Amino acid sequence: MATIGDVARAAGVSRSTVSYALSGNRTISRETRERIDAAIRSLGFTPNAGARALKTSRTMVLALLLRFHADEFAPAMLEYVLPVTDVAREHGYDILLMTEEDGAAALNRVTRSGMVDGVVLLDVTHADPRLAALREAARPGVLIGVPGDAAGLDVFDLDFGEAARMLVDHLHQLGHEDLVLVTPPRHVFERGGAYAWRFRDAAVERAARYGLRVTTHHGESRQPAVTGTLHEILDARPEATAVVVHNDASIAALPAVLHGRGVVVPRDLSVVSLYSKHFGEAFSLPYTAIETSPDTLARLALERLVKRIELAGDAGTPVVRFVDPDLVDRGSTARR
Amino acid sequence: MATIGDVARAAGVSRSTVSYALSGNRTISRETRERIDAAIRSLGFTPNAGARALKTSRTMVLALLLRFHADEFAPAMLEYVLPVTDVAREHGYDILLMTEEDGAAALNRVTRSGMVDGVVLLDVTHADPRLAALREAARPGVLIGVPGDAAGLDVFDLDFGEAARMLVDHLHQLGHEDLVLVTPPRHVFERGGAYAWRFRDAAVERAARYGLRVTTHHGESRQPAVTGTLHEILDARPEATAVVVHNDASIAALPAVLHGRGVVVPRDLSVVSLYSKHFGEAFSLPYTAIETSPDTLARLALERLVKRIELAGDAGTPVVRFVDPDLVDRGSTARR
DNA sequence: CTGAAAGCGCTTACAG
DNA sequence: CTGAAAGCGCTTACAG
Repeated sequence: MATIGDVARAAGVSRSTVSYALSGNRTISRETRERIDAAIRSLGFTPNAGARALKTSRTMVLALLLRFHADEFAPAMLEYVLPVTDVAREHGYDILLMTEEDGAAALNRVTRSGMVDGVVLLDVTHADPRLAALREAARPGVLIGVPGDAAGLDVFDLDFGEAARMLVDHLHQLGHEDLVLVTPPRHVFERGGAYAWRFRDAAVERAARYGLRVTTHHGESRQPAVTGTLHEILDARPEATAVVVHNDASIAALPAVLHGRGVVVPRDLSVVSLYSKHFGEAFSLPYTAIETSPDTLARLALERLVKRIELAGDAGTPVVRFVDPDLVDRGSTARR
Repeated sequence: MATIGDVARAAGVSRSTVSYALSGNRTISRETRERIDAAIRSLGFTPNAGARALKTSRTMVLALLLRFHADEFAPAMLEYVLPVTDVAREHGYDILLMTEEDGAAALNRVTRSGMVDGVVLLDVTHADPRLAALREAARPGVLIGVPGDAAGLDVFDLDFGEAARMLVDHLHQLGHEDLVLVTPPRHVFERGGAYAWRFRDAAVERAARYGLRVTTHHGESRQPAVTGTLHEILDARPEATAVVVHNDASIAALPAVLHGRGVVVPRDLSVVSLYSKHFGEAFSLPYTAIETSPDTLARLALERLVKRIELAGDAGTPVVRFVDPDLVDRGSTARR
């Protein structure tokens, strides 16, 4: 592969002149620049990334750390991976995708070896084992998902509490007094997925304020348990007039389950949920829902991270930012 | 961050000795090795990736090139991304995820800058614009998906022709004589997604051999077109006794569509399809199907690529490998 | 069993 | 407006 020396020779200039032409950090005469550009094109020269990183301590690569659990319902994951990658490219960064079980070790490895300029942590949990590694790391990071202790870290997430309140308000205004709430699976709570209890607690609290009855159940993440559990949940509280579903696998299975029971929405039952736009489209979900935008979250987080990298410490105090929920009414609720 | 010099100083040895201790390319006395190990641990030393790459011309990073189309049905994509990443790690490689629109440019950039040791091309089309770049590149690559001209390239894919024949045989043995085939959307054919016509052509040919009637239609990739088109397809050929679905979005929507029409499977209609194991689980699909294994494909492709990298040209002649389809009978077909 | 030195391909002060 | 030189952090032949 062509080196800067090859370009310099072909253009009849020094290597430093080629470097300055590349960076634009020096005024270069028009003829010289043209000879250099021609040489670069004809040689197909692209600066060696390793050499550049060695010299500048910048790689223009960001690590994206995923936690991928075998028991997880996967389709929603790509919703974050794609926008993170796209926004990174907009800023000139590539994405190193890390899916290792031991996220803290992966973070240490990639950060200590200087492979990346920063890291994005997805699916952050309450006591996330990656955070200690991140705090010690010589590279900045940004979280999507809220940890128990966010001290010193930039955090972005949907406002799940507000989302729950909006949905409960919506049902309350329609006169519903007996709700069923399907939460994420038990293992999400146990693992410390704070979004799960932020949503649940806010929903329960809001319902209590209005004097509504709420029956709470864990959904499942894999079939056939998803469908079976939904039936049990519906059987357990036949008086309920509305169901709030905060679980991708359950909401995806709900149309078939309700169809099988002869339940017509919203005539017999009102349904509200929370899911991402693309997810809803992929599964053709017809429900009134908080429609999340992983794209927005990814963009906010990435831009914050890029700022931290480029301002090297002068990016100000850490930010915890909750994105406003957006309710889309699809007519799956009716007045009681 | 700690450098090899810091480790050498702390251990009281030369930098080269530390390097040899790291690589194991030299016998080191036990005491020396212990001092070095202690220094590495206490300093949290990890060799600088850029420096190492500069010296060795190896980065231990692989590029994974995705084509992500806005009109595509996304859930299946992650099925490849995750196993590719996992298998890469098993072999000591990290994955650089590239989703740029201009795949050839991305390939050139990453390959000429020496950022990666090899590339994995996903979703390869008949006249894939990335192939010219790959053939010129100074790095090996491997394809998942079959191009029109595979000369000089390692190619892996499911045997879609055989998959189609197996499904048609299955229906023929049950006495079906009037089939409907739902193919991938029109734009997949136009884009050159060879798997689409390899499946369709084989199905049509096999049916003709048995004297079966086949009516072929394009499925859609996004709602609400998916559902609407499925209804049209079923309306257009009420005499058909079986349907073969080769389209993720359509098969995911089919249960609801059939339910809505009061069609009971397999009593009124036999259904067979082709989809990946995880996809089928996510959508709770109850159909007899060729169950693809992106994991297997990813592993075969990755191991081939790693071999090419590590044997540097001595990996033998290029391979085109079609993986055998695997039919899982879920009882969605009945005798006619 | 260990060390001193060269060199990978860049960038950037220093000098003119 | 341009060039010669140092140095980033490694690995590995060369030498002992």
